[in-house]
Amino acid sequence: MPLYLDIAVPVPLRRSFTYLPPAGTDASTLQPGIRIEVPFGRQRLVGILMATTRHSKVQADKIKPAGRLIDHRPVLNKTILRICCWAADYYQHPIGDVLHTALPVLLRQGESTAQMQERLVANITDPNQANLKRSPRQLLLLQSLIASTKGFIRPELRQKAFTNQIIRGLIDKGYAKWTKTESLSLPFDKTQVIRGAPMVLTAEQSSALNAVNEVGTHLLFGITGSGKTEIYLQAIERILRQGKQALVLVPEIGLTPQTIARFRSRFRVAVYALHSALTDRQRLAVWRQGYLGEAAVIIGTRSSIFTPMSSPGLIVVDEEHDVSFKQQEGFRYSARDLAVLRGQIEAIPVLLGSATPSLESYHNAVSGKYKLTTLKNRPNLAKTATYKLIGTQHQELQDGFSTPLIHLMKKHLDDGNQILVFLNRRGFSPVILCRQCGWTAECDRCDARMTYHISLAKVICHHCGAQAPVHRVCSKCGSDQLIPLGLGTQRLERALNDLFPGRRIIRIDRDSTRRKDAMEKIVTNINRGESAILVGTQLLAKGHHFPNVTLVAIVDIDSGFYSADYRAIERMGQLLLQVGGRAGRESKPGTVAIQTHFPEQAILKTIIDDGYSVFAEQQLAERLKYQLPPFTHQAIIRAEAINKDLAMQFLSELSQCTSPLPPVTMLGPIPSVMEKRAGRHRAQLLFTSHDRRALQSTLTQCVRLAEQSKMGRKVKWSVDVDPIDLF
DNA sequence: AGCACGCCGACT
DNA sequence: GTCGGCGTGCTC
Repeated sequence: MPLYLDIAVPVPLRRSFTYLPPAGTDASTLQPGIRIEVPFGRQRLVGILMATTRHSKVQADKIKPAGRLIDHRPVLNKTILRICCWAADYYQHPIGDVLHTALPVLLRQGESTAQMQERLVANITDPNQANLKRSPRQLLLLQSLIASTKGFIRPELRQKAFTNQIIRGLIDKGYAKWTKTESLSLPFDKTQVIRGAPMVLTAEQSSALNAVNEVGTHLLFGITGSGKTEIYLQAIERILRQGKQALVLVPEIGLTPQTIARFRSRFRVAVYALHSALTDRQRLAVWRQGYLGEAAVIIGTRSSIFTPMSSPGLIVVDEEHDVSFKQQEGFRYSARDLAVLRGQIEAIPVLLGSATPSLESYHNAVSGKYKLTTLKNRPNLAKTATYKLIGTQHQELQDGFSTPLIHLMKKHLDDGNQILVFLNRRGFSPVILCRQCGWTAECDRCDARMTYHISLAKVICHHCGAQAPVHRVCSKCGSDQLIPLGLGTQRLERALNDLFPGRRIIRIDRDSTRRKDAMEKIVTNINRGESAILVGTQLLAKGHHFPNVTLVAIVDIDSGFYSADYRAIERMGQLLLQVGGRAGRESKPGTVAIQTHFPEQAILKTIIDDGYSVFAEQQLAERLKYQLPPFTHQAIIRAEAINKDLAMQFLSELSQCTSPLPPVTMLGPIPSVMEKRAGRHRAQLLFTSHDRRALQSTLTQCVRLAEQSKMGRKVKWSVDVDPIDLF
């Protein structure tokens, strides 16, 4: 009976392909997860062996023999392969593309997993044969090379102070040469795990640490300042002592040099970070350290969940509520959810940590699916931030600032402290209006107004990036009565300059931190400590801690109440508590001042007075009442097209051909909330169900139709399972 | 996706 | 007469 290979190829097709083993293949080398070169149409691609089978439904004359086997050992181990297959199915995404995402770029391109190392070796065995009387340094190098037998790698040469010139000289004379050898690596040394002493834990922390050791998923729900990171560090330490590895996932914005430094200063063993500044080669190197077990700890963002570990011990997902764990395009996976799955497959603990857990995770913890560990206290009896609501209903605002807030800011500044002013909108003003004719600057490519950026004298569309110059007069009626309406961080910056002349004002948003390392420089500068006003967006609310800030002012919290998205309230609650945690230190407790038109609003009061758990319980009760996630499951099929009605037509066709399996309901198609964006007209079809299985089969049916649809070729469509926003 | 095949408009 | 536009079909 013939043996067939079931191979996934990197094409957007929701199936795998059948090949014959290349001639003369030993069946034992055909391990699932290895890469194989395959002919595919007119191309040659790097495929992944999924399985070997004895039967194939494909017509025998269509089946071609596969090409070269690239790997001896699978690049995708059983665990990662299982996660990928599960995810391809669950997220309705082509398997080839999923497997692609799971590998570093160079491995996708067929590079060897072996890391080659250049070594300088001697070309002759006797230094006396060399004519180097007039080159003493070259002679010394030659002697060292001969003595070393295996030669030296570049860092060793540098360390021994042999310059490139010396090396060149020796090579040119034919006495030495570069050779490429595979660099070998060994598992890290589990007897030498930490540097220095771990912090002494409180009783509460100790019991949390003991709890999270167990296999299973844990929600570590700890208020800001309760020492979650110390729990991670000590949980990791225990794992490392057993010779097992740890994977730490952090939000996109949280992977700062400080985070990495904190881990490196604790552990003596290899800590690797997968951050955006790495080259493809460096990424491959880190991947390889995980694969071979040389890395003890790997820290990275979303995509790091696919990094292999030869001896897995623990996965930590820090700030598990952060939306950056969900990929927002293409293969829309949730790294947090895949982490939970990975923990189950590898039978290791998964630690989801947050001061403001997502309602999904909180619900899973309360319902017993995850184990809940709570940290309610701050060690050192550090004080909690004090929250103050400032009602702005009957107030005259000065560029967004109420008189009580201005007084409060002045007081904190006069005490020599720093203050942080938070507004989640960059630019100067979100609207520019002609008072004469009512014209506003709008984006041609989006259904949105353009934001005025005063420093550039331009309006910029925050949805597609389009820019246009702003002139002194209205481009429609010629009037000079153009006025900026609404607030952005640039406007606050200017207002603060007027309100507090001579004070140092530092704006932190995507515009001011665009340059590489700009954020790091600003943060270091701020934490030197002189009195200053920091004004910024969401960027300020995440990742960084500012010990000298004693007042956080939230200029406008109300936008959270107006949003059409039911998750807006959840995010508002998270933001409110997260910003409170950014400020202050033991000796200088922080104050959070919140301006709102609704100071009597029950939700605000709950968050402030009763804390996140009460808020979360209430929100979950609402979600239950209205049958929203996590009490029901959602999936969206989105479509976009340049042609105005095409996206809607395509989804209509789909919805007409799809028969949702009970209890699945299908809503739409409806045009997206911002119908036009970046020149494309968008629409969506929403599926809701209590039953994941039924949702899954309905989606499979619908996706199959979409793939066969002729219109489907003209529109760009995608599937989003467990969407985190409905737009 | 990437590539070929095929059928219609403006060009050396 | 051809070059090339993108609609359509297929990839084991």
